[in-house]
Amino acid sequence: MLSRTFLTAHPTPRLSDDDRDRLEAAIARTVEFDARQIIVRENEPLTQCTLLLAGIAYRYKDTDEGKRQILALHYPGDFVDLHSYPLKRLEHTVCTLTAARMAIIPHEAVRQLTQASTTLTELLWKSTLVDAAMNREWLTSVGARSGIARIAHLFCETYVRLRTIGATRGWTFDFPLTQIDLGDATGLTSVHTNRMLRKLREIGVLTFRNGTVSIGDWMQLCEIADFDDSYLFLH
Amino acid sequence: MLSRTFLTAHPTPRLSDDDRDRLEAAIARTVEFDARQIIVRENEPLTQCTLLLAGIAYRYKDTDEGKRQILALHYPGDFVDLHSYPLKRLEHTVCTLTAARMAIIPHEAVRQLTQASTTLTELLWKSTLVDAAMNREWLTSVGARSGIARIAHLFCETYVRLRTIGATRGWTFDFPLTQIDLGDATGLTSVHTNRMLRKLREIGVLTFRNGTVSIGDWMQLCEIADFDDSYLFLH
DNA sequence: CGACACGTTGATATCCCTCAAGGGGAGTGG
DNA sequence: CCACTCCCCTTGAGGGATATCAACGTGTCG
Repeated sequence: MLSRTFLTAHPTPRLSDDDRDRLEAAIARTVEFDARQIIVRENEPLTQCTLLLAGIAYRYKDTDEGKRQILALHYPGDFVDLHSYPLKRLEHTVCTLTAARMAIIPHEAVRQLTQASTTLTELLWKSTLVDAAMNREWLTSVGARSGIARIAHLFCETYVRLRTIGATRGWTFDFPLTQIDLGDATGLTSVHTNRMLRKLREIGVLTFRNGTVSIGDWMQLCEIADFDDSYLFLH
Repeated sequence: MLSRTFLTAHPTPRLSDDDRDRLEAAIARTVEFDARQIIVRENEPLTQCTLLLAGIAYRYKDTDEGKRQILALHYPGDFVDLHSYPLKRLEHTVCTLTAARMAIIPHEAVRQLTQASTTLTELLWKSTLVDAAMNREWLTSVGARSGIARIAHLFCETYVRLRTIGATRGWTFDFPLTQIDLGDATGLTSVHTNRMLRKLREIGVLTFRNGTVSIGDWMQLCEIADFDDSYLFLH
């Protein structure tokens, strides 16, 4: 059941057994990638989608002035580019952060899924829209929150998403981003990211060291972050 | 043909005559709204979608600290909340900017459209994903571009979108946002927005006065903005 | 005519960036 | 096994972009 983690991360609408089988059957093959490898290039014509089975991936965009904006982070169970099915190309790049295993689903198979089941269509469509809701939450963070709130918010989101798929151990989880990555995701420099991390550590709310996060005070972290998980559409 | 402007803004995939009729028939009724009126409240359960026929609408989110982030602007032909069909609620607010006319399409009718036609499904799905692509471009703007570039970028996007639906007159178009709105969309204060507008005016690139935009030098405006319209998926 | 919202500008403050330097860990090659 | 390199983390100092505060002008609407 390669699609099991996807269904964990997206419990509604609930699929019938037949639909689960259809989804599973749509997977053409699996592929392994090294860390920091490009999966999908900006604007290249696409004919398949990619479901992340293991590892972490991210999507980003570069600007004229050489700045990089990380648009999304992906954990096991996420489609990294299901939106390529209706769009036929992506306007950004998709990349692995760590070594990763991916399931490949041809666009043609997605089309057959949508023809076979309205519920499947809704589930797949919804998963692309939860992704968009995260884009908007990040936009709100970067546009309207302070540096420390942005960093705190990213950790809150990551904790909730990873817990959903069982990738946390108590208040601790692996999060192998560099401080440069964190900065590129939050619109801060790595230097300022470093200072915000120190602040969070000093007040005992969270420590981030060697790719491991340890949350000391979840309530206060949420407060600093202005975090409310309703945009993740888990309930 | 209430759906005509929608099809102009979303030319691909191209619908058959039957599908056009189906889409048109899905419209239950039309509604008029005053300016600055809330259309959809955050997290309220939804059973219908709203297609903007005339006027301008926007979507926004408020933060703890009382800041407002405008997430999207909508012009005639845009669904303002088609994503409510798979999501069942929205994590943000939808509001009119000007007086507006909307077409109402019940979720049940959308479901029937998706059952009736794969092409219609793709088109509707795609339109929600183009919306998401704009969310990501705004995220990139706010996270990685300077104040003047963000303002310039918003004008570039608006010009292209309005031209597509025939709402420009040469290099001029109506854009009845306040400078506070512009700031809320770009993550700037209205004071700083004002100074950026003055700068654009002084170098002869663009003037914005009394809700009317006049572009003086499109090429330079795009350069300042780091603008490339491929994320709008018009071609 | 008064109230109010928006636009404009100046002065000052602050958050965050840039530049710089040094330390530590991991990988590599001699 | 050690030296070397490279990348990342960390911290300090200074600067710049943008925010904040304040005041006044202008247009609109009841």
